[in-house]
Amino acid sequence: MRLATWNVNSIRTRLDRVVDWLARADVDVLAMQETKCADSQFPTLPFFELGYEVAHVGFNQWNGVAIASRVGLDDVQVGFDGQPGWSAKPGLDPAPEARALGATCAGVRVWSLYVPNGRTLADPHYGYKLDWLAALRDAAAGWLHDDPAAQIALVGDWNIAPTDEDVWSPEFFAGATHVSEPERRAFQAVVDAQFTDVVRPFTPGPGVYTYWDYTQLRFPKRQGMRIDFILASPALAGRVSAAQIVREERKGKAPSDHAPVLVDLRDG
DNA sequence: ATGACTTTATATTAAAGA
Repeated sequence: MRLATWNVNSIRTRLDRVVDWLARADVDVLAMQETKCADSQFPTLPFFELGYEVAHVGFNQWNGVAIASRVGLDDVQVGFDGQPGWSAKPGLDPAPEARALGATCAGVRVWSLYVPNGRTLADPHYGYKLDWLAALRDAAAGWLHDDPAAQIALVGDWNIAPTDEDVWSPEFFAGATHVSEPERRAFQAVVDAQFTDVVRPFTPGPGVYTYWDYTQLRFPKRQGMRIDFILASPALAGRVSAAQIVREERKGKAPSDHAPVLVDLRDG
């Protein structure tokens, strides 16, 4: 089975590219982030015509996560228990955001995740990001506690570069989000809860990234960040036979600023 | 070994992205 994750940066703008790649890449399950649309706007039919079921959650033009699967799509859950909400203005009650979607695909519990950006270290969004990650860790630890043999994949755009090797220039990002110690600790806490980065062993650095800013010729200059991850529970990690970051998909006309990341799983 | 930001919406600027 081939499982992939991709921040598509608008599914409506990227539909042709995403569908073309799905058809070519033999992907069984694709988790998408930043679909940037409401549920009613999601283009389900092209996926259906290729043999994929789709689950999506999107409330407006921001965020939005989806899972497309041709090997079953069961027990769809919008958001994880304890997922914090966001108040756009001080004093407003926090509202849920479309940043997490779970579904079971051929026995694998897949979570499509779009971790909050954080904006700047001084922004309330940064505290929201850390809270969100802590709540995700707690929820995921609970799933494994309930069933240590569970096959769980936490996949998506984590908006964190776990080490200095995961950014093209640590100096450039000094004082910015994505590289701060609290963010890195929050990511490590998920890893410590037994969710392993199963892509890195197959895509060693340095200079290996999943995201390149649209500005400043970052992609041709190979100046990127590694912020998209597939983390696997022990039972799932044992099935991984290969992994790729599909850099080709960042090339050409109207690409997303992220590349797809995928793993191949042995029968289990 | 690639291409000089991109997306969305109460739109002609603002907000968000990272």
